[in-house]
Amino acid sequence: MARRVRRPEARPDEILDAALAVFSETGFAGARVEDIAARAGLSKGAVYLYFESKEEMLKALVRRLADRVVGAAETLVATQPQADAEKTLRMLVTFMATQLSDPKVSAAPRLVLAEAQRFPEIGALYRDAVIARGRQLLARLCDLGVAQGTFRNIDREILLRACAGPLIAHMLLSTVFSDPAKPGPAPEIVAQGLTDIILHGVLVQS
Amino acid sequence: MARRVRRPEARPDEILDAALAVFSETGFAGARVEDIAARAGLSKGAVYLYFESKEEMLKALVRRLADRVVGAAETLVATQPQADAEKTLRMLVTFMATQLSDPKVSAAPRLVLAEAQRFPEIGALYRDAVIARGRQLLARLCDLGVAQGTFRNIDREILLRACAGPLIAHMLLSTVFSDPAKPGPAPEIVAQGLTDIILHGVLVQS
DNA sequence: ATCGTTAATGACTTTCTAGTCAGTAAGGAG
DNA sequence: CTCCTTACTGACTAGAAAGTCATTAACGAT
Repeated sequence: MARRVRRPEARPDEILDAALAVFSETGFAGARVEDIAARAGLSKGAVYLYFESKEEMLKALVRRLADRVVGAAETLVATQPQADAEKTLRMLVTFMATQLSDPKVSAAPRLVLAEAQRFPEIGALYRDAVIARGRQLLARLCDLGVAQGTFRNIDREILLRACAGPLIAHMLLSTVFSDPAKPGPAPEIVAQGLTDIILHGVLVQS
Repeated sequence: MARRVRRPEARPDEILDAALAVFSETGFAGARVEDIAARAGLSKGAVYLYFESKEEMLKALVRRLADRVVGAAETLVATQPQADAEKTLRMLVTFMATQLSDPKVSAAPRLVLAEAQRFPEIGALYRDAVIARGRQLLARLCDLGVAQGTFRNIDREILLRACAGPLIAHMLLSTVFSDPAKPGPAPEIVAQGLTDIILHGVLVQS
């Protein structure tokens, strides 16, 4: 029998780490609680000391992950010393593209995408904790750019789609739809190219 | 006992229609074969006369759905009489935004997004049958624009992300992440705004 | 009408896993 | 050392659902 260690404080985080790993490999429904427990170095029973149910684990996990990336993006924007909207937008897109190229980071949003349909609560949680904040971040940035006279005054809902969409597409193309034969372009190249299009558009003369 | 009707030719399609409905409500794992059968007006056993297994149904479904939208987009581009790249791109984005605003149409890509992680075969199928074709469609359109002198010569991988991404974002925001309190902007408005940004960018003076 | 073939049924078996709980080891207090 | 509390175990239960198959109804041909 395996040695049993007592350290209850660290358990919930350890379990959620394991859960993220297993969930993103097999999906929520395909994940076995016993596998999560094993990966966290525990027995199945112990998991139920910390979480009511498997579904409760999923919610706790998404809650924990929700603000990681958006929080980082917010501080990135907040700590921009000179408030140059164009430069800040460029930096923001680059940061997000780089982050989302890391499978460990993108595991969270991918999990949410996969399960939000089946668990509306997850979708609502993500909408309020992540999307709403991203929307506001962009809105403020847009206001700044307009005030500086460098940005056109664009509808915020459209801007959100135009900025976040390519990042999502990149994430999907470099994970679930990736062709193992030929790897996609490097994150820096993508970030560079995307900001270029978002800022200047596809047409010449701009 | 219910009346039994014999019409084997129509069955596979009817079953797949039912499967799409049930899968997009509850996800693949949550769907019960018996529910799919019931919705198709059959018993569970009959389903297994037409499909080897539940997973085989999913693959057949994705295979059937794969080219619907992309095929339509291809003919749309092909039947553009005057080969004006800008106008064609505008029309293409508008068409896709409108299509993907319809939950019945977007059910297919949403299902693929949700299940591609767990079933790599699904991801590969979609990559080859849908994404590759979209990539080529855009590449040709881009070449045309460059030849006409209206488009800048942009990396195709970047262009794919810049065009498809906002559409995916729109689809997600108007389905899984939609706020029932306030509906998002109408598809025509979104299409109009997105083409505007893709063509001219966010900056002024373009 | 009868018979053979095929479409379809639904009860059954099998498998799998979420969640439970009686019991066990570790550590601390006295 | 002894007892008590607490973290943990793992065998067990209960339920659900995939896939099977012996049986039955419908149809077409003779």
